[in-house]
Amino acid sequence: MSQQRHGSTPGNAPGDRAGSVTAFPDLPEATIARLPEYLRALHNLGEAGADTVSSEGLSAAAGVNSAKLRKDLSHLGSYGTRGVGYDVALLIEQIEYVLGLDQRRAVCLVGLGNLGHALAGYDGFASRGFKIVALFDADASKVGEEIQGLIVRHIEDLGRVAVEENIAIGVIATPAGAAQAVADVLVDAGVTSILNFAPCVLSVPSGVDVRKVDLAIELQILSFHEHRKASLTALPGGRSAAAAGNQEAVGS
Amino acid sequence: MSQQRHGSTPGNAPGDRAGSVTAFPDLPEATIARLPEYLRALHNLGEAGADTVSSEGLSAAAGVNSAKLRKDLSHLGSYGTRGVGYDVALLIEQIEYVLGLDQRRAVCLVGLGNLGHALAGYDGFASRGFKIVALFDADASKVGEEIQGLIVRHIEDLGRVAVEENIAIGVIATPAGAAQAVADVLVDAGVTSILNFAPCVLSVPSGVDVRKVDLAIELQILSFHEHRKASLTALPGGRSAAAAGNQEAVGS
DNA sequence: AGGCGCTTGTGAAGGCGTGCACAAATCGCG
DNA sequence: CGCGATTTGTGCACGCCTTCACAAGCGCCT
Ligand SMILES: NC(=O)c1ccc[n+]([C@@H]2O[C@H](COP(=O)([O-])OP(=O)(O)OC[C@H]3O[C@@H](n4cnc5c(N)ncnc54)[C@H](O)[C@@H]3O)[C@@H](O)[C@H]2O)c1
Ligand SMILES: NC(=O)c1ccc[n+]([C@@H]2O[C@H](COP(=O)([O-])OP(=O)(O)OC[C@H]3O[C@@H](n4cnc5c(N)ncnc54)[C@H](O)[C@@H]3O)[C@@H](O)[C@H]2O)c1
Repeated sequence: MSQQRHGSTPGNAPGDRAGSVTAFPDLPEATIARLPEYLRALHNLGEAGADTVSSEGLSAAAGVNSAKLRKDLSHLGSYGTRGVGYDVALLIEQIEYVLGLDQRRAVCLVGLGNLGHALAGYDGFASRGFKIVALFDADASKVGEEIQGLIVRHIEDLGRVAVEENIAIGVIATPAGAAQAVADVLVDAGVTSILNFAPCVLSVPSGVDVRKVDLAIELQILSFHEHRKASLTALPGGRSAAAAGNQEAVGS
Repeated sequence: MSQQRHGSTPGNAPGDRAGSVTAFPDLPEATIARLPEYLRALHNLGEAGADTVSSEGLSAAAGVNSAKLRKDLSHLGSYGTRGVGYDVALLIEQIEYVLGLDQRRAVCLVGLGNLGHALAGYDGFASRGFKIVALFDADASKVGEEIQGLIVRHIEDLGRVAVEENIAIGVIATPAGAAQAVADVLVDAGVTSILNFAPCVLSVPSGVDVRKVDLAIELQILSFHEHRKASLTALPGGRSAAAAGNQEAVGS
């Protein structure tokens, strides 16, 4: 995704000191994508009463290899105790800090159709470090509607509201044809992270991150494997099963 | 334990590709994940009136590197013409065949709450090779409800209906606590591909593919980059931007 | 026919990520 | 106080993926 010169690392001790804007250890992208999964598993374990957990236990709960887990965690410093494991509460705190979840981030949602309504009503946002602070749509008949305590505003107000509410993340749930225009509006308003549900490629200036969730793509990938599995069963003397029926994360 | 139905249409290759289509080129997983994106871009180009497209043009439309695109296509025995490019219609046909989209796959949806309703009403399924043929829920007050022309059935009927309708793919949109139980039911019914929207790890036998879509994880990854960007701007003499703000697919 | 420009397909190199295997570190107990 | 059991942190090797760079192929124009 991005990259900037690695030449000389600006002496950032991964030490600790959460206090302020210390530079970041540059974590591998693959590791970052797994941290949220570890976090979720840790919350489950914590609620179940566990004080500490071994890499073996946590990796099982998160569905990954234990060596991978240890290496991931080692990237953000040593917070484990050999012979014992990891302190659940401390590790939660650390991962939340690295992910920037210690401050609740303001999110806005654009496009309140079918999917937008579901997202607006999703409580998984609030419980995982985010708060939907504004809803926008271009359809006059939708503007003014109240959803989950928020009033749908016209997209023309996005620029002003984004600044007022300090919105950092925008979620696009409009048809594909409108998505690029919406992205442009978001970028102009200073939003630097976008989650896009519309099936299209967005073009944004550098410095803005875009992640895309495309349901049809997920299904088509599954369809490929169905196709492949079907053709294997038709083969003579085929091995009965593909060895690796593994959990596959969408991320990678 | 599972398996095989799939009666109709033995191995009919589309178009003319002569020869045994039975054996599959084993495509790199990364390539498979990109094929749907190429397919979408190709459909757009086709509707825009293009007959052929160069790797440069298609890769731009799909948001990837052109060399990567060419290598991906070469893996499936590409049909480009040097000096000209790729025939749009032919390439669509080829990719759809590889992904197994030439046969419309039957999908069932379990859990008709907030998200389930949105998914049931999504027309992106039908237009991309899938058909929702059944809806299931455990809540008696939901059973019997009609959504988009389908009646919500009780999950106890899943086993029977799955066989009747030849369902290959199941979508889970229940709370996390119920997801594993639902997955077990799906597997017992012979479903070999699962798309899971619940934030939890599913355990399934080998031979069954699971893909997971977790909205909160996507947001948390964005949050990390926000955090990192914020700490960079605080650095002395910081360059204004990271160079390549690229599109990131969730799959990844 | 021949030359020229354009585009594909691919060899090769480098980077990244994964997983093994083990040394180092810590705890509990005798 | 020392020893064994346990678990972390990591060096290393391997394989996958990406990217560059270029020869080979194709069509068009002269
Ligand atoms: N419904 C689903 O389950 C689902 C699943 C996956 C992906 N998607 C994708 O999500 C997007 C939304 O799907 P949907 O089913 O909710 O569609 P929808 O048509 O129900 O809703 C789209 C909403 O966007 C609004 N809109 C249109 N142009 C706008 C603009 N320029 N600015 C602001 N708002 C605008 C419309 O007024 C409408 O309210 C689509 O791109 C779709 O492909 C939907
Ligand atoms: N709403 C969203 O936008 C959203 C976004 C991302 C992820 N999710 C996840 O998707 C899942 C569903 O979310 P939701 O908001 O629709 O929840 P919801 O509570 O509105 O709906 C859940 C539905 O599942 C049904 N259900 C419960 N147990 C069942 C069982 N054993 N068998 C069959 N059906 C059962 C319930 O009756 C209910 O209809 C959750 O795991 C949630 O975390 C939701």
